[in-house]
Amino acid sequence: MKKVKRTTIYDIAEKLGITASSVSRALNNSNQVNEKTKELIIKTADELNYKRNTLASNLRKGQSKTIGVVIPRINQNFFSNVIAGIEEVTYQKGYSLIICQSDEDHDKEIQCVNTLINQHVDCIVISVSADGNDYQHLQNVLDHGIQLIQVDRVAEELETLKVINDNVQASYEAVSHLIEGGYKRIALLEGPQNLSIFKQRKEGYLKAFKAYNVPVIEELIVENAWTKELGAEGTRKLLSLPHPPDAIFASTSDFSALGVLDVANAMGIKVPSQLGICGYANESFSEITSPSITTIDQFSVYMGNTVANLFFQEIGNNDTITKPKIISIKPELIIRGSTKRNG
Amino acid sequence: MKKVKRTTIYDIAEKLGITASSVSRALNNSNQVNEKTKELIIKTADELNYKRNTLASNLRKGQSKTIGVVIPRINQNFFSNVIAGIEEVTYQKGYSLIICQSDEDHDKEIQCVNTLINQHVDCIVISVSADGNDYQHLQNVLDHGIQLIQVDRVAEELETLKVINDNVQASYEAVSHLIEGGYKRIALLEGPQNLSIFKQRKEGYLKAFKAYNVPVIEELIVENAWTKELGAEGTRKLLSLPHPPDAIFASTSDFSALGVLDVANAMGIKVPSQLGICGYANESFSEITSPSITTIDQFSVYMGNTVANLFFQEIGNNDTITKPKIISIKPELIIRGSTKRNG
DNA sequence: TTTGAAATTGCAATCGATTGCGTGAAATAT
DNA sequence: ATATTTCACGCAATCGATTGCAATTTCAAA
Repeated sequence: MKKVKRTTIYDIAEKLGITASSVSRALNNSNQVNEKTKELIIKTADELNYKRNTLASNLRKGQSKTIGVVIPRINQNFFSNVIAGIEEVTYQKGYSLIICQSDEDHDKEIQCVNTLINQHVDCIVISVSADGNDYQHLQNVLDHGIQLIQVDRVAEELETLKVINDNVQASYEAVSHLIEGGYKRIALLEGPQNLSIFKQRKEGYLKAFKAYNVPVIEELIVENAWTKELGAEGTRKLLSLPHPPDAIFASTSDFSALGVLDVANAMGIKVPSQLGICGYANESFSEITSPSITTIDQFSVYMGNTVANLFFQEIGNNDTITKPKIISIKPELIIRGSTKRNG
Repeated sequence: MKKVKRTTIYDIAEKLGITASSVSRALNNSNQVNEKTKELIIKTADELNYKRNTLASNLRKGQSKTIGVVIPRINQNFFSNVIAGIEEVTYQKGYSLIICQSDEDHDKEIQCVNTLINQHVDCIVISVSADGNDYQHLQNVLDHGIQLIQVDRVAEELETLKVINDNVQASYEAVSHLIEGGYKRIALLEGPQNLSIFKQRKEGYLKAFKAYNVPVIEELIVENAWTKELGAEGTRKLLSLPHPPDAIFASTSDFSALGVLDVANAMGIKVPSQLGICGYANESFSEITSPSITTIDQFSVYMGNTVANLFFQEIGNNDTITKPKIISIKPELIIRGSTKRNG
């Protein structure tokens, strides 16, 4: 299994009594080689089971045709969809993907980024982890001349390409929907506010209140409730208030919303009549709970596509000044059983 | 953004008036360098924001510290869990992962594998796609001296390292459970039989019938029902038989089982009293349907861990003869509402 | 002070592919 | 038949890091 000598262009050259230059040119389909020699070279390459050494090629060319992706968790629906979306596009262009997960750990994120810089990737796509708000490592990416694209969870202060959701609008629509459905006391389960996405979702929540001229009730805003467990915990607290809410917007995720639903079911509170529930992210399970959960679809695969297309568009574009470009994708409110009062 | 000259060991060497050799040695923490020079070198490297060029390093060393993974779909729970499991282990060892998805397309799978060979990865981990049963490309991996580890969906005839589930046993237990629960006419939704995993699951199904001395009813076996839609379709057919089944084992996936459940609900057939349902894979949604679905947990993350550990164990092991090693992980039957007749 | 071993450092080749430049040969034009 | 392109291919440097071997320095023992 060890030390198998792989055939190189030199082996091919030697066999045919020519130079490696010609072999290289032939295999790159250069027109500086005679058609017949080219055919011959390609044929022998095939016979010898030649595989180009991408390392050598990339080293020489100073590019890697590789894109690095850093996301908090690979096995989380939203992120694996984004990756799939990126892959769809990059694969066709002959680019490879190197995937790293930061485990929501800022230090690991820094390490991942450094590894990718070492690998000389052509672009780094990142969705920042929830802890830490020091972005020196991202600045570093730019300093190394590597394209940086932030997706979904972005460090706003950094001027880079970004592909985001219009979180404010989505939240606004979700809460408006609740208000229009007649819910009066709408609680918010919010995520870590150092992540802009969660800040924006809160902003949308507040905006809806203002638009409908409804006063905000501070005690109905629960911090840091972004897992199923924390969502459940927050819900228990909310429902034991003297004036409990009649709807809960789990702005962090459907997992959180699922926690809400569980607690409601356990306490015998009827959804949606006594309690409306709205989640975020359109996880696959949200349509099969009972009742199914109203949520927001982020078009995650499409976001991935967009990221990849943005990259190819930018490298095609030889401007020295790359203007920071932000692509905002409008999410869609998906209304389901958990908020259909008069369904 | 373009053409940023990155600092190399030569830059560091020049600045300090020494050779690149020493710089390289220092940065690799060799003890062939004076402690003080080493410190100085490391300090300057840091100041100049030096990042090793992994391409050059790997080219020289003839290894890449990279593992390639080819799976049918990134955004499918089982696979993204396997990847996460692999990543957990490889990350610690300083290895990177290159991920490709074959989209269940045999040709794309071949291309993916070739790309990875070009990249000089140290190991390829693959779960073969559902179409095609020509495995020349995998043999090719071995011929190039690259470690090959097959996971879950394996080409049995190839003698490589394998990490699999004991599908026969799992199926056997699932069907036994149904039989013991008093179900008499147990249908099987089976997957493409060119994939050994599905063959094995069928085998376990048949084995249980034999063990309990129950005759197999051919008309209750439905081919190719491995998506939610196909599962639903198969179920409609089954339930419209003169003698419909009283239980369905969706051996392909929980998605398929979900299709069964949907149809049952739509037809007003009560689960589990009139119809028992058992799925496969323990997808996250399977515990939140109503009733929750009995299924089989494959310990997917752990399978990923196992794959990675197997790799490191094998490369540590300098035997020229690497014996094909197969690690079979015993899945666990998770009994839930959909089969609890007297619950 | 001399000698020998050990510790440092430098030299130069190497990994495999790419590419600018140059040269002879063939093809075309004059 | 000669001049001028064009074509095909070779030469050699290059990308950046590593490493065997040689050269030099250091230091201690004799």
